Amino acid sequence: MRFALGKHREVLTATEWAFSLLYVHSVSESSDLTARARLRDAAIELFAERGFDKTSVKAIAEAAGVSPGLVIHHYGSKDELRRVCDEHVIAKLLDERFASAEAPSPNLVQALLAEATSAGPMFNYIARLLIEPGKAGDELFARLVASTRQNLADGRESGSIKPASDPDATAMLVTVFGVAQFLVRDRFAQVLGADPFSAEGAARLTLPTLEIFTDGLYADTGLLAAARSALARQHDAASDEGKDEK
Amino acid sequence: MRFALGKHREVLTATEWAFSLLYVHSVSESSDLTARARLRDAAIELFAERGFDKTSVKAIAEAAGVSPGLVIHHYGSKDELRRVCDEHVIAKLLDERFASAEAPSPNLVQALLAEATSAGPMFNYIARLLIEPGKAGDELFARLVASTRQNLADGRESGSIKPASDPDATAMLVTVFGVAQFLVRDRFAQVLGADPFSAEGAARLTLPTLEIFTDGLYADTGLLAAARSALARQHDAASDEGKDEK
DNA sequence: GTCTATATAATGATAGAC
DNA sequence: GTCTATCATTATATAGAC
Repeated sequence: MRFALGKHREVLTATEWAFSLLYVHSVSESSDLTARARLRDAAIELFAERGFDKTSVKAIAEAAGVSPGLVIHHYGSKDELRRVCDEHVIAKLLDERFASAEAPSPNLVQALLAEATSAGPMFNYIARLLIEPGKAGDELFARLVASTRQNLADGRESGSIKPASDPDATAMLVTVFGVAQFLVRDRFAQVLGADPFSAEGAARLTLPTLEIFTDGLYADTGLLAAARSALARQHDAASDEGKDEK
Repeated sequence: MRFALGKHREVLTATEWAFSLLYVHSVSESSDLTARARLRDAAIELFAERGFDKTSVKAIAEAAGVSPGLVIHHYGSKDELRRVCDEHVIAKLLDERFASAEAPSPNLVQALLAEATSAGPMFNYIARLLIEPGKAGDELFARLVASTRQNLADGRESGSIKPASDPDATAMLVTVFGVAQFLVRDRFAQVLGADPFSAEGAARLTLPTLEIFTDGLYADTGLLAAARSALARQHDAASDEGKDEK
């Protein structure tokens, strides 16, 4: 069963966000596809696992059960194959994710988790996309930030999200906090003792995440106050300079 | 002038944390060093910039002004050179960072920023260490989490940090939120319009970061309450099962 | 310590048969 | 569409002269 997050609930905890972000099913079954599609799926899996550089054309061909020459025959070059893979993954991610707008479930985390385990290699592919330089990653990141910005704005309207002095910067921070968890997924798992995207790992992270993003981390409110007044002084100084120039 | 963060102030905002984490100076001046040291510094700079795979031995030799053969003569293999570079960067980072324990300055962020701009390639090297698989990155990440855990514990004792239901998981989340900013530094800069580690970028991020970590993000406290009661139910169920088995 | 010359392996890509 | 055979390039690493 599909499960979609309502717009105003999409950015909740970083864990949930990571899930909703990666709400996408595993790479399509490869048995009865054309060789061209099988090659693409094999490449996605290998790129996600080892990275682009460490994946040879030969390895992709072997995984798809064809000869190395056929890879180039179909895609022209390894770089073009990558482009197609990026495009395919992003399309699958964004289309499936942003197309639906059903009502949020009461047991959000659990429902997402039940589905998330099957997404396997997609997680790592997206992570690589966001880390490595490239146009595809640039666009994906920008879209994720924009989506978060909108979700936060909706949340503020409905009263579930607090106001922010700089909504754009806040949206970017929240986005980065969300994606961060799967950028360092393996090390996260090592320290936590469980994959953050397993049921066990996410169960462990849900409460700490909610604590941070509901109550905050700092008991001392002086830092925030100091930053506010420092910023105000800075603005005053800037407008004074403006006067002098005029 | 050196600037060190007092223990109980080390983990403040993600921006500050990123700075304190990377409180390290740029790679040593290469002019009057031995060829061996020059090669290491050149490798660090190139690995940070392009990554290990995309950096050839030949390029390292050229940057250091020697022949490619000399690289292998000194280090035996490219992999061993990497090991030495990892070790050197981490030693420089941790020794300089954890050795000092001076009092915190009133203008924490500004002072850090003034120094941080010179750290240049180190930032990217650390980021790569944390993202790519490898023993060096494993250890670094574990040490950063341990340091954050301790800092948070100190902060709770002094009343500046709020209590947490699961301090270990909280420490890991805070660590990841901190490092996240320079894992996606370039894309961050692209969307923000300024490098997050420049004075301009950090000034823009300080207030939003403090808002999130002081007041929280969610106006609705129901999510946290729901997670707490869900967890409590789970625990009850688990202890019931335990009874049955006995 | 440093260089040049070279060995060897692997990679991406091409050409042409079927 | 698919394969085999091969090319050209690049990479790491070695060997031996200076």
